[in-house]
Amino acid sequence: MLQLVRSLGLHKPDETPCGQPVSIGEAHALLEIAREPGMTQNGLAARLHLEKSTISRLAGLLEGRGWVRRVRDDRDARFIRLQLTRRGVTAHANIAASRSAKFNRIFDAIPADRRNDVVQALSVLLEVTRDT
Amino acid sequence: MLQLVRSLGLHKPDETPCGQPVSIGEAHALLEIAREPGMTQNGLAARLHLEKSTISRLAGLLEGRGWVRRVRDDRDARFIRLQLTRRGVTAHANIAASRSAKFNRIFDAIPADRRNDVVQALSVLLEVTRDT
DNA sequence: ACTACTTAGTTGTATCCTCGAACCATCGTG
DNA sequence: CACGATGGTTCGAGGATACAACTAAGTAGT
Repeated sequence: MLQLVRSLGLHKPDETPCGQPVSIGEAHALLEIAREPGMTQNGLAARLHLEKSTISRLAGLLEGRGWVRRVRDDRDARFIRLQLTRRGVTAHANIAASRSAKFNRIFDAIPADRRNDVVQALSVLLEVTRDT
Repeated sequence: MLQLVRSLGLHKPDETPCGQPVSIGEAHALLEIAREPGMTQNGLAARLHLEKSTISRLAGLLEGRGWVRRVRDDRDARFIRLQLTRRGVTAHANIAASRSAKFNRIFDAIPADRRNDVVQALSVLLEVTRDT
């Protein structure tokens, strides 16, 4: 399992060789914001298992790239809601595409009769680890 | 898959809550040296997908902890062979134990009738990604 | 209302890990 | 013996993260 992680190259913050070089944290953030628009920074921190200070900086960075909009909540001005901008949406799409390209290469290397098993197993594993 | 990585908490360099706090790089290095004693630093760099400079420091760090011995090769004095010391072996054992404890918790959470599938799938996945 | 507690986010400081480039030592070859 | 290749080390820089101190905004108890 350790070896798997290493083989996948989760070391350097370049990770996805897409249009723009994106750190792993940014990619995950984009993914989560896309999945749940209007998410607060704290919520994102919880999802990513990161400190709120880290998220604050990360959000600022994404805002700086023009990928994310930070808007104060009307009801409760403490909250900052995160949304993808138009450019953010396309950026996320690009990243997702290059990611699936990468995984497709791996997937293709798996014997055809095992592919289903692997996918099933991973989703089981994900389910289990999600709430640990 | 991304989510899986995140769920496993591969973020902060504490990782394995064993006796001594060990960075993820150190843990992997220990694992590889244990697997193949007498490995050179360059060899380790290749295994871990890290720069030789990084390995140099890492090796120095492990040597500083008294876990690794660095010996010049007799035949070719350019090589430095890496070996675990006695303490290094026990340290590696501790880390491995805490790691499997962690994975056992995950494993236990997997429905019993799926466990075998998951293990099989992971080994297939590892095989495939190893040489990518 | 007033005060105290909680919550969301920001900023500052420190640490850790990594890379790239410049450098040294050693080996092999013509 | 000079030259290029190979293994390691050192130096400087950058990125990501945590923790702690701080501000701002809401909430609850009195």
